Amino acid sequence: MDVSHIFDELNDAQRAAVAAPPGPILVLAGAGSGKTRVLTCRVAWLVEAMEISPLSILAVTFTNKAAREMRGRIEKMLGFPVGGMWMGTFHGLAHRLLRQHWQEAGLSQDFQILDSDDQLRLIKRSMKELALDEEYWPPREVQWFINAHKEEGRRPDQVPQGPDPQQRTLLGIYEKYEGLCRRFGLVDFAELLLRAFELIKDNQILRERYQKRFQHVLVDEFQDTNSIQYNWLKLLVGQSRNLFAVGDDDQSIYGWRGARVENILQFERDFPGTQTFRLEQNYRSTGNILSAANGVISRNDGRLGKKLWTDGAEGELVKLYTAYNETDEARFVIDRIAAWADNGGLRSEVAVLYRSNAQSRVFEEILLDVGMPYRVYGGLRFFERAEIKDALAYLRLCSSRQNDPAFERVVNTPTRGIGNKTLEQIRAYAGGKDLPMWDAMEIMLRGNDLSGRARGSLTVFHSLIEEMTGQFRGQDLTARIEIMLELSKLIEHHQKEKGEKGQARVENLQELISAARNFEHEEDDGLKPMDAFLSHASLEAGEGQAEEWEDCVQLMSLHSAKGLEFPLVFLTGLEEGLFPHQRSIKEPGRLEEERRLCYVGMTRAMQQLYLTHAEVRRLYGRENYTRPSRFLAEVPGEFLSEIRVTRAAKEYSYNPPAVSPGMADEGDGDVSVGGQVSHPKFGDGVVVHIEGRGDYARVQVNFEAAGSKWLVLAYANLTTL
DNA sequence: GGGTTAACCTTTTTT
DNA sequence: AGGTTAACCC
Repeated sequence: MDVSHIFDELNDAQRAAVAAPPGPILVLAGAGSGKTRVLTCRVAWLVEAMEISPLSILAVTFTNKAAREMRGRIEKMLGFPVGGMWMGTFHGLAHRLLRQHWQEAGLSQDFQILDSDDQLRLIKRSMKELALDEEYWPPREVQWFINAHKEEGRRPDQVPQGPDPQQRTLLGIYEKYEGLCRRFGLVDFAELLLRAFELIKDNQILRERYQKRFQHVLVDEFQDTNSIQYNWLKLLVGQSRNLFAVGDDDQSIYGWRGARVENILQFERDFPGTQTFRLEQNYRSTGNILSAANGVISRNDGRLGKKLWTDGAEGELVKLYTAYNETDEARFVIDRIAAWADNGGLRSEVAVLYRSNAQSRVFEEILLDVGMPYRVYGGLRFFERAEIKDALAYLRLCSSRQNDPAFERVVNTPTRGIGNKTLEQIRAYAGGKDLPMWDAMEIMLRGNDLSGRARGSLTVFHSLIEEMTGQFRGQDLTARIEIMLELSKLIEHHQKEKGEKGQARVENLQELISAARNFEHEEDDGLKPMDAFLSHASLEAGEGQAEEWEDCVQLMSLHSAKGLEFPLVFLTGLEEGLFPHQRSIKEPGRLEEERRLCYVGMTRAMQQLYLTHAEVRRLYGRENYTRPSRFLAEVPGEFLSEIRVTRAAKEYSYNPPAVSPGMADEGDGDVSVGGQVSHPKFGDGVVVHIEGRGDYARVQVNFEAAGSKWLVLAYANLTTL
């Protein structure tokens, strides 16, 4: 078969990787070096040139979105659908495996997936049953402890026991939590991976079966795999050793959640004879952007050593803007985007990147103000919204009565007079008898321990769920959701709420119906459509916003920007404590990860890159003086050009009008927001707010030494600088 | 049992 | 600041 079309748009290094003879292959692919293209072409090459059946291929990606895109590209390249090819995220694939082999995996057939929110609740409950104080044992840290061990493949009895009594308590919670998961038929995210791993490890028949089936395994974003994921891959690959891993150690930014860059180094040790390819030619960014990014990343130690180059144009210098505060920063950025659009650019070609999602707010406010369309990525996703989770919990409970988290979620939502006291009774009974709360409730309804009122309310709830389940019979997924919304009165409940929030919730619930209508599950995993939908809702949290068709500016965190590219990029908030983040500054390892994050951000830019920082930033309601990020100093000066905006221009366009002339006691200028002033006692500072006019005007000044003060202008004796 | 106020706590993210 | 959760009162 003629496979030349696969190679048409590849360079020599890419071509070598794509057509490498099967075996262990490691592709170190720098930012913008055509990583996805190599992966896609490799699959096409396997199918066309090697005549490998798509059924024998397993491909793992980092997100569901990436999986969908890659499948689309491969099908376009091949010209036929490859439905039989296993392709997805580690969690998605593990889930599929566990559904097909629930018995061998020791799970109940109707097991449901526990998201991190529900996981936290269940951990709290475990702690309650162990009578542990949440003050002393913060549930979030316990959650972290449990997940970290699971991600390293350790069950409670496999955690190395030290003499540390704290550790012993944590292990006790881990054990208790596992027991509850088992009792309720629940599997958390880390458990999906761990179970799937153990299934393949311990079950020789299945292991050999899948090793035989998956002749070729491909992994994207290999630098972001954790220990259990890598071990699972190694098991699946078996003796064939046909593992094709693509990654970039410089773009490892998920160490904080268990990802191990070391897997890249380990790869060559685990698979002697690995063919390693380096993709260092960058097709994305201009020379200056690339040099600037290289300058920053070169400060990291222990890199595999890779130097990106381009034969494209030098392009413009990277631009640096020092804003007065975060509002000024946003104004500046949006001004430039407007200019870009005025010159014929698309707004969707522009990305505003930040370290943490909270930073999007200021940008949003001003974008709204000037009426520029935008889209924010990240934040609360569709299936994570409270009202959606409530609705799904009804479905879950109908599908599996033993699901306690679902029970707790809906038993009194909307309120029907079942309070904490009654619930405590049920919990205590359930805990004692090792029963799900549903069963406990049924027994208690037959007994005499409940108050009349509680009994009445619980009976209502009980028949509601039974009625719902009954009406579900013979109905399709969409109809079931309509029945559930009708009987539960969830929509009515939110309609009664005041404000726009209630309206938004109602709309979201209605949106759930269309989500169900659009949901197609084609997998032959033997799942009923509703259970498939519930799993889908857990595994794929859904986009935060509906697809936007308008030409929008893209706002997102640096983490979500990975894998994307934009002609114009603004990397904002480059300040010590914000980026690098406060909590990463002390540890060298974490700091290096922040630097990689910076590198990822910079290398998203194709034509122009702006770096911005603010001198004053409001954080947690406090005004803070900032210091420029160390990463700014790490950009080699020759690739940087500083943008200076005159103070007059800044005030004209961005700041509220200055206090009327003559109000400042001394000095040659007016006191205005953003202006530098000096006070005889407090020293130098910057005016942050002005309230009122004339004699009664009050100003807030951030003094470099004395902090923030409110002063009455007439008495303050300020000198403008 | 339900609604209202006071303390609290802030990464990054997918699954 | 803002949002959530926990204590508190009706």
